[in-house]
Amino acid sequence: MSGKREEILDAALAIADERGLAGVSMRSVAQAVGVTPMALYPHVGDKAGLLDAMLGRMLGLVFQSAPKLAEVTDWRDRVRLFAHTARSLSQGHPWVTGLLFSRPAVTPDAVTTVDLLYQALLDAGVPPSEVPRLERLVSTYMLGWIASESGGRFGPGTLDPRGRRGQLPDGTLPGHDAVMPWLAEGVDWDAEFDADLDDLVMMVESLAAKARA
Amino acid sequence: MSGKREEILDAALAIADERGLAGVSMRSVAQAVGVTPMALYPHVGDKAGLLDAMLGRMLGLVFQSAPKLAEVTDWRDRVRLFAHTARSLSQGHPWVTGLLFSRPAVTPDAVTTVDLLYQALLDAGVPPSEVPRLERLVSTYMLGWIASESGGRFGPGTLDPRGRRGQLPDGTLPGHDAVMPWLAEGVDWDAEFDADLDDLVMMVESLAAKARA
DNA sequence: CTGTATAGATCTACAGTGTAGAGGCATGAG
DNA sequence: CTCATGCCTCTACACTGTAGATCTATACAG
Repeated sequence: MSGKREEILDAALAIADERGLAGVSMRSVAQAVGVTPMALYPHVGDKAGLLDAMLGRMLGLVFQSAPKLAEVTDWRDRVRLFAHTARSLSQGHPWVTGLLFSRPAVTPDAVTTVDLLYQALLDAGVPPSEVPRLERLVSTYMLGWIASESGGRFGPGTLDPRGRRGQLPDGTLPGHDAVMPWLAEGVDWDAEFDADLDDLVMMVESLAAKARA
Repeated sequence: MSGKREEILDAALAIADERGLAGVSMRSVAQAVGVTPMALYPHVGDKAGLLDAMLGRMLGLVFQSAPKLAEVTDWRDRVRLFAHTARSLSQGHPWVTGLLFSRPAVTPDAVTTVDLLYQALLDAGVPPSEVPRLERLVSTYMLGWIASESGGRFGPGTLDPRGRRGQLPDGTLPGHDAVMPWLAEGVDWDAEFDADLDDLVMMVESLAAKARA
């Protein structure tokens, strides 16, 4: 009955994947479906509605990995697997970045993924009163990372020390001077993401330990 | 000489503040300056260039608090003050959110603020090889928070437990069930931000301690 | 089979967008 | 006076989202 809606979303996702979010217009989507632009409105409501639905679809994809996630017994590995799933999904569909922070995630799928993190934190021994806040902390970091990575904040400009420092007189950036050798090295982003996750896991463990005492 | 450029940016920021990012068009900015749209191009290059310049201005404002920041001796308080400065700035100009993740921050001002965090982490005793990564971790969290807060991800829809759970059968959200009392309470976002910062500070301290051993 | 209701698609039109390209105009130099 | 230079304006184009009216094909009642 609403197969048409799915068809529209399929087309929109395909366009976003190959031409970016900017390529998603009512006209382009309509043409891909083989219909006039105005025919989309009864199905998705609005351009904003279309974008919301696209985001919902992506969150649904994360959610589909939930059964696999639930099987992982160690909460640390569960968090890590969840993070990697989300990251690799956003790498395949970089445009989600532009939608992630704009609307609260209220679809049933999104709630389910939040619940997975709740459970992981509870398994870790975090007191329930702290779980919602920590879930937001962890997921905010993950979203921030994902957005930075596919959005370009981690782009070359941020890294090249020569480019950054050339515009300022010497000695004004003592911090940069001190870490210069490691700035020049180049970054293994996969390793960095893992290291960050390890640190966050450690942080959660500390909080759980503190709560036990 | 490039006073015109500043005038244009002033106008663009004013429009963004009162009408949002969507209200910033070449035409609207030009009209505010009292000039035709095409006259902006020599000064800002592009619409993208205009937006970049606007983001640069905002980062410059954070930077202007650097002298004050440098005076704070305890690195923990320095990080906290920095975070609060950035947060309150974004609360006054919510539109920066839409720009934060899109382009690497390469303006001299941005580099200077990064350097402040480098120094704080070095003062904390973090090994220099880990400093760039940790700076990215901390600033990614901060950016994520800021973007979530002014972008609407922390909006009402995400919180109301009734709304979230009504769409799913009972028992499928064990995590939510466990933390329900605290979900229903409502969130003090100021306190949550502070608590998050405390946790991150603690994490940095742990890493520094581990490095010393 | 006919008449009609209904839901969906279509067509047209409007106000808005970024910006290419050509022309105008006032200033300062030779 | 002539010319060049730099900034500005004007026009035009292809595009955007979508309001409003119209058309059409299907389903059902008589």
